[in-house]
Amino acid sequence: MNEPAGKTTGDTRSRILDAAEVLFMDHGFDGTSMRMITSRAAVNLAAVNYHFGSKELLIQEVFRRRLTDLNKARLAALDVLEAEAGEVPIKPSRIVDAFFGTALRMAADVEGGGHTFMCLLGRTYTEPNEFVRQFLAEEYAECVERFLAALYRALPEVERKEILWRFHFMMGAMSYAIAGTDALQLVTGKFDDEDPSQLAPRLMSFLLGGLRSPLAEAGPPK
Amino acid sequence: MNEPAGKTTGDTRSRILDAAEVLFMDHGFDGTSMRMITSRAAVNLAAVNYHFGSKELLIQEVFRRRLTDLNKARLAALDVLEAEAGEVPIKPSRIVDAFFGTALRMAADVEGGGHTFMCLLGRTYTEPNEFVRQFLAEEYAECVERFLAALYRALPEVERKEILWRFHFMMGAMSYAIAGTDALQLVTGKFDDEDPSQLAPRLMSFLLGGLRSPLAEAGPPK
DNA sequence: GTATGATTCAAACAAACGTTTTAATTAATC
DNA sequence: GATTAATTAAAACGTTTGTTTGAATCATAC
Repeated sequence: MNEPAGKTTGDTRSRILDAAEVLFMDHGFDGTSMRMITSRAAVNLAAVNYHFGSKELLIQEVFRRRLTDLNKARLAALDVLEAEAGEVPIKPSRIVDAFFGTALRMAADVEGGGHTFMCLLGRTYTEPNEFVRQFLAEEYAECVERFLAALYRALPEVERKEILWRFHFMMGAMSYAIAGTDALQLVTGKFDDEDPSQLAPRLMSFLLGGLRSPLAEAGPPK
Repeated sequence: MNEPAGKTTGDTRSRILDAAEVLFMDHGFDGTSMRMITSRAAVNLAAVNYHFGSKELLIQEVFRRRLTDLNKARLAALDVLEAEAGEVPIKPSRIVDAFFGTALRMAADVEGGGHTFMCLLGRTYTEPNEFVRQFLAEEYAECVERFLAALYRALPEVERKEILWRFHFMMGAMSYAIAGTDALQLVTGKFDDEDPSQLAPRLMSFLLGGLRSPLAEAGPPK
């Protein structure tokens, strides 16, 4: 009557989402037409408007689908850390890993589309589309709030403003490391073995080094 | 007969370039139409095709115009360092400053459009438009080559592969710091005083911390 | 002043865009 | 099996896209 799984019912929706995810990542929102999406998903042109309402709402759903899980995983990791720690402060490196490491593990999932999505997310950070931006801000609000609070507690001697800056820098290094298409052919080509699993430890080390670096102005390195 | 300066002759070209630069930064290449450009520049619609040939060639010229100067300035700074040093190795922090500091100083120039361009450049790194990508790679080739060589010499004990990775990470942190539209409203709003001059010292400190951070695998911190 | 080349202009081009419409088809309910 | 709702299909909608055209305007040189 119906096929075993994942090919018939409600399948149109996910086929569209999967196709859109890849195409948005490759060509951006404006560079991806409805016809590109529906033809890649092998569905009718009208299907997107039927299932999602509009192109903008489709974009929103592409992000929501994965971002909810990602930020849940991040918060769950933070919950574990805080439960384990009790009253003693948490090591900053653990907090950084809960936030950035979780994202990196998602980005390492090539088969399931996690990698594609993280690339898309990374390029969206620098694409100031007002519509997407506001959506991202709302979707991230709670998660960022809690992680910043955790970092504030973990680094009570560092000015909060400085922590904000460094969190910002870490976001950038991670986004670019994942999504940066290596426009300058820096990494690509210079060494061919492109094992995605090599990225995470290297990036984490870099992020922590940056986080721990002595502050620029006024404060001596101590 | 003719106005004092910069308003009449050959002005159409630069008016188009200036308008395109801002619009590309705000809306991306596909999100910016010829009509948006020409109307902002207050020139006729056909002017772009007349002066540049096509939209793609206009994009190319928008980059070429500033990138040539930027990379010249970087190489000049490196020349000075190498001349001063003679045979003794150059401090990595000086090399990093010659590359990233030069870019940051360009980004600090808001009036002259340097800031706009650096934002555009930053968002382009994560926009894998094949056309622009290849152009950027060629435009950057010599500069990246020489700076990497300088870093290799300055850090002879560090594997070259690791230096490549860290250069890549630094590119990301800088791009995002400048171009990142702060999609998560991390920095914006959390502290209102948004003085662009505050960015450079903070970022440089972060970059150097990341660069000096102990390597992830196999190697003990020493 | 007239001729020449460069530039600007308004208008139009075909192609592609997101969306809507109406009919055909499928799935589920009675 | 008939009825109803959900989904898919093909075709068309009006706009907007990048580009081209041919005449009008400008500056310059003879």
